[in-house]
Amino acid sequence: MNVKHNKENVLKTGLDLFCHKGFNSLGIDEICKVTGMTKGAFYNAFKSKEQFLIEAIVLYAKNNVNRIKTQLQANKKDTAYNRLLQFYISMLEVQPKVNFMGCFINNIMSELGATNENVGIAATKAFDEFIEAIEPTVKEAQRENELDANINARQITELLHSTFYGALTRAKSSKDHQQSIHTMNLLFNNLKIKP
Amino acid sequence: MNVKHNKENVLKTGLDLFCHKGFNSLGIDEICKVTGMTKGAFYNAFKSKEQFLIEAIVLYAKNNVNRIKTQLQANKKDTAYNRLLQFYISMLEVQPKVNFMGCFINNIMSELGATNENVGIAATKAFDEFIEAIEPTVKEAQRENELDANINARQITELLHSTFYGALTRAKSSKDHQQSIHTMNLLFNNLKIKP
DNA sequence: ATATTCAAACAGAACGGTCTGTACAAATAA
DNA sequence: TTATTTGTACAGACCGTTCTGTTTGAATAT
Repeated sequence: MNVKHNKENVLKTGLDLFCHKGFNSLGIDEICKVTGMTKGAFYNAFKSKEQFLIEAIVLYAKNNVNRIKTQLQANKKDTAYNRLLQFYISMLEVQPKVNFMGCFINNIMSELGATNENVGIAATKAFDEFIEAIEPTVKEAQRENELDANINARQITELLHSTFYGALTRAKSSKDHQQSIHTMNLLFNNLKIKP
Repeated sequence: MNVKHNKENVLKTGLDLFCHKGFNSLGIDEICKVTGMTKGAFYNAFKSKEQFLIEAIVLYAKNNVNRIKTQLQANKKDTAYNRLLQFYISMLEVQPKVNFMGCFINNIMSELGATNENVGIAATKAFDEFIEAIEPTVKEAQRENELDANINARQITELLHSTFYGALTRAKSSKDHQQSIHTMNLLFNNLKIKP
């Protein structure tokens, strides 16, 4: 077996598996089988399955924050408001392609947040990072007079975040992202300052 | 042991346990221990753990729909808009008392929706019932001119629902319901027709 | 009223399978 | 050589489910 098993690669694969199967339904054996690792190598690299999950959460958070920042900073010719809306819509539009798996952090939070403190902490931190990555663009939209500058930017961001995650969960449940896209559009419409 | 083990009572207890521990973290042994049942009695009453969960979901949905209807129809002296807002706020306010467990349906959906079709169907049905229980009061608020009658009532209800569940998940994650209450207030403020 | 029958409810040990984590020897690197 | 990493087998716990035998209580027969 000539495959290099650096932690980053294994984590990437494990993260993908966790995304689709959750924590309890995914065994170490399967992770090893898919990555071509053996148990010895796995437990040499990771203290435990829990620790592996936590590192996967951190990796997911990092990737997601990067994606948020990249996507919100692309198309700068467009307004901040439009970039925000497009960002959320695109996250919903991708759902059919990923089997409506929703948000990994949300899923893990639901499965383990109540019983496993360390996992709960890692997941909460990830959530916070997402919100912080979005807030600057909300402020930008306020400066561009498309979102109400009298409302605290953080509050607006929290509202966008909550509605989006609710809509994402709804899409996951109903296996239909169109309704969720309508919901996000309706919210954005309502928040937009009428000229 | 003189306890009567009718299904309803066992389901009630099991539901409570599922709410706090999720599906995979709760074993049949624990259900039996808490209810004072034995395995024989359990498997005589229920086909499987999965079937037990599904019946618990149905029970939860029934209770919750009743609670929604009762709460939205109380205080009729208040406007429909205010009753809606108060309903959501009260659901968030109770979170500290239930250890920020969030919504049972949402949790189960996140844990099993992707891997277990039957559970997914039951959870989706529950979600739909909640929305249908709320929609009439949204229509009422439109008739009372506090919500925009030009927008489809179902769409507004979906928006309220999504934001609420997102906010609930956020409260669960951050162990802080105040931020979520702000979020719901902000949404309602924005939706209210300015006089 | 009393005895008999019988199906459903129940007890709880046992089973088969799965899981995480460990032991330890072999392989490799220093 | 000595230290580290890897491969594999396995320990030990756990879990959902099944199984066998027992209790129970109502229906039926005497």
